[in-house]
Amino acid sequence: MPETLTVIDKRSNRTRRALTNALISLTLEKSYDNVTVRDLAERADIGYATFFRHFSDKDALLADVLEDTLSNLLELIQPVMNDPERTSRIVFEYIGQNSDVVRVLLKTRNISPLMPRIFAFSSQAILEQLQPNPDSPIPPEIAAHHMIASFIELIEWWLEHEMPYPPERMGVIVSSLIMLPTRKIAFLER
Amino acid sequence: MPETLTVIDKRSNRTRRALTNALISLTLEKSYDNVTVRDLAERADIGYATFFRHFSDKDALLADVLEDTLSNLLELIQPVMNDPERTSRIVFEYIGQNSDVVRVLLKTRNISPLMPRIFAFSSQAILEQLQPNPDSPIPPEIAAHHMIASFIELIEWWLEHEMPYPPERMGVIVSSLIMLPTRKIAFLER
DNA sequence: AACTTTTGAGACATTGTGTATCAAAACTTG
DNA sequence: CAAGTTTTGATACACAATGTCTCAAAAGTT
Repeated sequence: MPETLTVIDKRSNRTRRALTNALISLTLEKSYDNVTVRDLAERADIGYATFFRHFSDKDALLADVLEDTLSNLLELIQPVMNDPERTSRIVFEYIGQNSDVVRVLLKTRNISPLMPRIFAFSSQAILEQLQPNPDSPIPPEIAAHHMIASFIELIEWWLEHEMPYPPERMGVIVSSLIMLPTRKIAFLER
Repeated sequence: MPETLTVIDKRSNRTRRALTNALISLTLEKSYDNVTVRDLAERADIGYATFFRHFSDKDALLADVLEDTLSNLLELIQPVMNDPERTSRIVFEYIGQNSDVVRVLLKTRNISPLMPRIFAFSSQAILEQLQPNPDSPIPPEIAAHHMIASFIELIEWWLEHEMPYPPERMGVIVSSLIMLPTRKIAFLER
């Protein structure tokens, strides 16, 4: 009795897994732009033409890899989204365990269409939960954008510096440096 | 009596100016990666081979354009660097007047090696001027990085939203949302 | 064991890069 | 303005990468 409804050929799985790993390792070794499909095929130990049987081009492979990671993370934080400090600690934990893919995500932030989606989604979540302060000099749109962008920049700093502090500490830093001050100046306390 | 020591051929100047404009307009129309040297030559109305008489490749042209802009801005803020609010207002004014180049700079932030230099330079300037608070939960390195990164993210937001607020207002926002809270939590008041 | 699907290998047209050449045009200098 | 210098456009070239196609062999499924 199979556990999945559509059983996929072992060979397909192997190829896709190998290509995922090849993309990540090659993108960390040199710039994403300089990674060619031939590089990927060689590193994944598959034929060149086989690549195109799975992905229309390099960007499609990238999108596939990143979306997969993102949706896993999203599932993880969905239940605790109303607790900012806990959320950011879980995010840092997840990133610590999947640092290579996240490095790729940040390295390709201008290429992949994922970042705008992350911003739109998170911004909406923030503006739904917090009440803007009409007397603040800071437009709520800017405040929300600032929270997300600064959070991401801190993640980038953390990865670039070989994760010198544990996830809990980073959670505290995000809270005290970004979330609390921004809430205080741009939103109403409840 | 010529005003410059090395007089440069009119034709060279014309070519370089045309290529600069071509790079900016094409990079704003599509992704930088998809701009080819052939595109640039056509848009600049020069021969294809002529491109390589001025720049070794596309990236060299980009670097030339961005470094030029950056050094102009640097000259402008150098005298007022010790006044954060005034500095950020001048930066926003300059960006407003040169928004196309800055858009290109931000669009290529992962490609061009300029961003790391901007961070290193600004970070050093901040850490020289402010006294870290040893009792703060925020490492000064992180605080300085946060100030610069958030500032840049705000510039990006401003440009992406067609500059909805004037430079003075953006100066106030940077101050109250980023600089003052970060100073308060991570550095000693003087 | 019979079948279906995926694979590797190779050929192919197309697009882009960067170099080289040479006569014509544009510029600088006296 | 005339002589000399430099830049330019056009074209050809070798090379590398993309994405498509084909076909027999290998690996997987039922």
